[in-house]
Amino acid sequence: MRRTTAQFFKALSEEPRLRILALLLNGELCVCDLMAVLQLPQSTISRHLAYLRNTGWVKGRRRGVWMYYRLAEMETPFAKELVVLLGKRLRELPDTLLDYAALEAFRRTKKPCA
Amino acid sequence: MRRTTAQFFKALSEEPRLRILALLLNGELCVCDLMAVLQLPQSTISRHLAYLRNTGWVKGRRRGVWMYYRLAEMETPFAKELVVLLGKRLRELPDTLLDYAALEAFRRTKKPCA
DNA sequence: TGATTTTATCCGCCTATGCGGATATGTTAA
DNA sequence: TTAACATATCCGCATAGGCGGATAAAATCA
Repeated sequence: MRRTTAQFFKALSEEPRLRILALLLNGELCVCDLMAVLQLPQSTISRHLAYLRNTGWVKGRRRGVWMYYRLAEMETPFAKELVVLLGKRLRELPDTLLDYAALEAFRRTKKPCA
Repeated sequence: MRRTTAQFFKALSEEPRLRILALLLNGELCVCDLMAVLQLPQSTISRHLAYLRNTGWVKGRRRGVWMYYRLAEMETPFAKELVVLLGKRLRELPDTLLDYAALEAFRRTKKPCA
């Protein structure tokens, strides 16, 4: 995938991806966490994760059967600053607050995936 | 057009639109200036300008037959900061420098549209 | 090995939006 | 009013990428 500036922004142009990024702001999550919070089919989640991976926004780490995703460490000053700015923005969105609450609730219910 | 965060970023997900925004960083331009620099058909330029208008990135001002476009004044702190950050980024892109040079050249050749 | 679990990819379908030529609209000047 | 010009919109076509169910692949465990 061509890593242009336009592509980098395109990754931010769909709601489910912004929700995923917002959730990852607070640390690594596995796909099953994201499924529980976003309430979307697993294939949809994985597809968006692949897109975010291909555009350099997230990195995956396999831990046995589980895949944990986290925000990627950005390399350019521009990307670093954009992450900070985006983070500030996402944390104040109503959708994000609902998702954070849902994640909390899910964690109280189920033990962590690993 | 729904003014969501995702839509706002989607406006940044196509190269021609980034080029237009980069050119507007230095001030108002008319459609004919953009045509001369981007070397794209007039309908393509107008379409992208409409998209940028609808997503809140630019504002148009009619001056006789000509339409002048400029960056919109942003209202939220987030949008303001994003403009600053985007501006820094765009100004350093090779494509942008070429476009700036082309604009200079065009201005030396033709008198301003108005 | 075979069954189970988690995740990734494949598939067909659908919509948004890219493109650029053609046409419509708005403005000015003759 | 008509002609000329700048810009906006329309049109048909092409493609990226959305969706979610089905299937494949990877890892673990019995």
